[in-house]
Amino acid sequence: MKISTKGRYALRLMIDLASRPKNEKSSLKDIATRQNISDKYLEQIIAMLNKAGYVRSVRGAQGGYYLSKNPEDYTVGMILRLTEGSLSPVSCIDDDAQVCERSETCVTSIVYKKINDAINGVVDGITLQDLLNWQDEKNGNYVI
Amino acid sequence: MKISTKGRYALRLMIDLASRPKNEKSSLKDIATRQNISDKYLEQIIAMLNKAGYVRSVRGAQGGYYLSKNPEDYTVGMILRLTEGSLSPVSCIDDDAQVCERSETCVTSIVYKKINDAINGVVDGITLQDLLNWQDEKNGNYVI
DNA sequence: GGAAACTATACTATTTTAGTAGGATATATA
DNA sequence: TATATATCCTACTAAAATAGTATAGTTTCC
Repeated sequence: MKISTKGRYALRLMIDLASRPKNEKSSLKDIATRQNISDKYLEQIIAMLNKAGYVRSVRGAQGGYYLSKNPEDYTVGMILRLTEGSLSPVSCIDDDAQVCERSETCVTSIVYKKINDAINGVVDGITLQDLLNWQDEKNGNYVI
Repeated sequence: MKISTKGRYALRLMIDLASRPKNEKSSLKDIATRQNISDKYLEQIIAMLNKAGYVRSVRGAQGGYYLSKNPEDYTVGMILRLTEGSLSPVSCIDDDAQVCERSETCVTSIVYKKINDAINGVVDGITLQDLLNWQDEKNGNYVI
């Protein structure tokens, strides 16, 4: 029942980029250094975010990555779901799940659906901008 | 971010026992047959429930297991937490977690705490009796 | 031209998951 | 008291997931 490093690093990566001035490029190496994460591993993670269009990349020297949209346009749910896959506690309640032969009588699925809704309710209600605001609060820069 | 078979089977096992007449013993073999789960694997799972005092066991011929308390005294959270361990999405927010060096500035932990609270809110609010009621509803035996 | 940076694919060690296997111990019943 | 039927206990294992490494290639700025 754990979120893997893939999702957790992706979230930190996106917060890192969101903390930068708009459209400023960050090289992967710099992000990896700031976040203290292996750059070769981050490479795989940012590739997913890039393919999904969440970040833009510029190749070559002085290249790097930047957010394609504003921080308020990304929810935590978008980022975790992209990198982790479905956040549902069991695969049988996913939309693309094959029909389970126990579905007629199964009541545990009701529990799992409630858990799923609760998780999605949280992660879809938090944007990168919220995280930036919390970061400011932690640093003592209180926002109104 | 998935609940493993251990927790899922434990839940089905407890529902199975709760569906039986009070204090009636069920042999592991019978439970395994009814639930269509490997009995040798269920053995390991029910051993945890037994050690925790959630079920009582009677050894020898005609022995078996039964619930030590009433269905309304077991929450889904108790059962899942016992068999799965902590349901938190990251280990760093657990009570027994060692202090993380990023905790000063980390804002993702706020997200994870909210997810954790949401999950616990669901699983601690559902008892085995609720599941029995839902089962009756599914079977067309509507309860008032 | 060369260095910096992204892209792509393959490989690997470790851990977790989902069981199996085999025997020891206890007890109801014949 | 013999025996069948249970629980109890420990060890083992195949497969998958996790968390990265490694290597080679492509693009572009200077």
